[in-house]
Amino acid sequence: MAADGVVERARLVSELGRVQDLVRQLDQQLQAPSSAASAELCRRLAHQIVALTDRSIGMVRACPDLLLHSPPSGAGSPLSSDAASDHHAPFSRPTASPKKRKATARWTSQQVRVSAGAGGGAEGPADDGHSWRKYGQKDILGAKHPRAYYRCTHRNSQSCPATKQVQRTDDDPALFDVVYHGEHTCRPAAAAGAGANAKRTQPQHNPHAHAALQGLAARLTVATANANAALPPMTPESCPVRGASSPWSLASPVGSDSNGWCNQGVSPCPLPAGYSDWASDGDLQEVVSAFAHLPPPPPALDNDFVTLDCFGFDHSFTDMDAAMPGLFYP
DNA sequence: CCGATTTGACCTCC
DNA sequence: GGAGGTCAAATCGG
Repeated sequence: MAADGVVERARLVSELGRVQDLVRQLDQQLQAPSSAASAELCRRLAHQIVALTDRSIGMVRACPDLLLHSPPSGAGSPLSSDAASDHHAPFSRPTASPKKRKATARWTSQQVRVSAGAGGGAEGPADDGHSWRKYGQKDILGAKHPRAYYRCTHRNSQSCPATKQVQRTDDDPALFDVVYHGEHTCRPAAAAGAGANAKRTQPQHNPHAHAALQGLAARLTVATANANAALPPMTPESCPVRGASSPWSLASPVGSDSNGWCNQGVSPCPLPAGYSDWASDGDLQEVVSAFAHLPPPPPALDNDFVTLDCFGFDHSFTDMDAAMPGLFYP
């Protein structure tokens, strides 16, 4: 599936972003008054730059399609099969032309690709922690499957503006492209309480995993529909989580400050260009719920390792901050 | 009975 | 006019 290529491309961009930041660091050091310490730092920076560029080159050599605009061997879904019309969309709308209303929508919208629910997923993607009410369904031109329209159950009672669109992908019926519009203003407690009749379940298969994943999700990045992101959203399908020895090896940073560095979380990482910030909670919970059944992380893994490893960061780099204090904490 | 779903019609935008 | 998005009446189900 193209997800591997998608992930690889995201990693490549991430690598290049780090190279760029290292070069900036190096440039700053070169402009500063020279000293033995700064010379050593410059040498280390140069070494890291070389190592990172080598690895980036290796990634491109291993997968030349990474340099193509569109993902290699398109996913074939309505959101990807037409992606040639929008090379910047990780998975674009099925329309060749930009969508009308939502293109001018004042709401934020975010796209995620989620796997089907644990029950086989014939009816829809995994529960995202919110209760939704279906209000429409529409056959979409060029798509095999209709698009379903949902709004928050508490739209009337709490004037919650959140809506979402769910469409099964063409290539993999177990995958759904979910587009969220607006943010939930309904209170979670009310949502849980009033949801006695609502079709929703709280993803608590593994409380530890879920809690940890909430934190993970807060740092994951997703391509927003209005961000012209060149990178795909990190999703359960596109992430190598299922093939990895540990699902915790794939955090992607977010919560960046204006410099593109994490200002929260356990380990600062440069934010890959093209990613933008998450909205809070509910927008991520499709991804979170998809992960929630996974086992808790090995206790031996420390969080710095986890976050760095998500970018395929060399483990030997974990001592970088000690070697170069200030490098990751400008 | 109440809330959710279905589905055809209508609205809006290009 | 065509396509996506929304409305609302009819229907279903607990």
